[in-house]
Amino acid sequence: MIAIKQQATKRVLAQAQQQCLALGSKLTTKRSQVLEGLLVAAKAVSAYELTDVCRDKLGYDLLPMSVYRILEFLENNQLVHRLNTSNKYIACAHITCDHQHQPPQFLICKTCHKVEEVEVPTPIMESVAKATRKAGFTLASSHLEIECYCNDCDASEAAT
Amino acid sequence: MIAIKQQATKRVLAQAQQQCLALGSKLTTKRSQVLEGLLVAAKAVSAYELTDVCRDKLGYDLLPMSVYRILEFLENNQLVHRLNTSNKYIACAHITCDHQHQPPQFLICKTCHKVEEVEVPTPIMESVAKATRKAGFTLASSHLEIECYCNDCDASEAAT
DNA sequence: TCTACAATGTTATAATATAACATTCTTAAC
DNA sequence: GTTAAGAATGTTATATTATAACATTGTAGA
Repeated sequence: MIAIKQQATKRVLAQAQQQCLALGSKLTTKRSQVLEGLLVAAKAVSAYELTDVCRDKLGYDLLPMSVYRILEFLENNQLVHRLNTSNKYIACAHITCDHQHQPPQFLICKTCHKVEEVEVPTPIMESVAKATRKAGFTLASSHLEIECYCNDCDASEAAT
Repeated sequence: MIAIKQQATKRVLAQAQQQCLALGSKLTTKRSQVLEGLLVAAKAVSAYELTDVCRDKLGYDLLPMSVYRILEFLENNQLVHRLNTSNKYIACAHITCDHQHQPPQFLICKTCHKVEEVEVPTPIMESVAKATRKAGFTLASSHLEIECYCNDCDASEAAT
C-alpha cells in the first residue's frame, strides 16, 4: 500500500514537472519537495504545518518563508490550490489528468480538514455568475469553498 | 445625508436590541458600539480595523480582544457575518427586516472589500447540497462567499 | 568567463486570532 | 439591601498566518 502510494506520488511529481515546463517555468528540487509534502499530507495544511510535514515525514529542510514562496509558485502553475476559507493549501487533485477542468468546488471538512475537490456543475456557476452581474459585480475567481463535515467527523460530531 | 444615516443606524441598533432579547441575550453598550462601528464602516473590516473605526470615528475605546469577543457574540445573534475568505466582518444587511432569510451569499470585492449580501436562489443551494452529499460530506454552513470585483474596482483594474 | 536574472536564504515584523486569568457588573435569591 | 453566582469585560501573553526587504547562491545564455 505504501509502495503504491510512493509510486503514485512519483508519477504526480513527474507530471508536475511537465506541466511547469509547458508553462515556461521549472519545478526545482525545493518546489518538488513542497509539492511532495502536500501529497503526503493528503489534506489541507497551513504553510507552517507543511513545513513540519516536509521535515518530519520526508526529511526536507525548508523554511516557512520558502514554503510560502513556493506555494505561490505552485498555485500559479495550477499544481496547488489555496483555500481562503481556512488559510490552508492542498495539492490539485487533477495533476495527472490531461483534460481541461471546470472551476473547482472544494468540500472542506471543518473538523479534520479533509478536502474533496469536485467539479461545479456548469449551470450552477452560470446562475452564480448571473446573480453576481445583476448585483453589479464581476466574478474574480470561480472556485467555491463549501464548509462541510465529512462522514467520519459528522459521526463523531453527532456522538459528542 | 449624514443625518439620515445616523437615524438609520439608530433604528438598526434598536432592532438589534430586540433581536437579542428574543434570543435571550443582551445587546450591552459595548456590543452596541461594535455593531455601530460596523455600520459606520459600511464594508468588510478586520477586527483590528474595526477597533480603529470605533476609536477614530466614534470615540469608543475598545480593545481588540473585546472586539473579537463581541463579534463572536454578534455573529451568534445573527447580527454580523464573518467572511472566512478575507478574515473580515460585516454587519448583517437584514437586521431591520422581519422575515426569515435564505442562506446568504456574499459578493466580496477583492480590491475594496465592499460586500453585497444577496440571497442564494434555493435551487442553487439544493444542487450544492446534493453534490455535497454525493461526495460523502454534509453541509456545515450554507453561506457562500464569492470573490468578485465591484464595478468601480473592475473599471480601475481594467485601466491599469 | 561574465552577466543577468531566477531561486533561495535570512531576518524582521505585520496582521490575525486565541488562551488564561482578573476584575467588574447584573441579577436574582434571600 | 446584601450577597452569591454568573455574565461581561479587562488585561496580559502568546500562537498562528503572512509579507517585506535585502543577502546570497545557482543557472543559463552572451
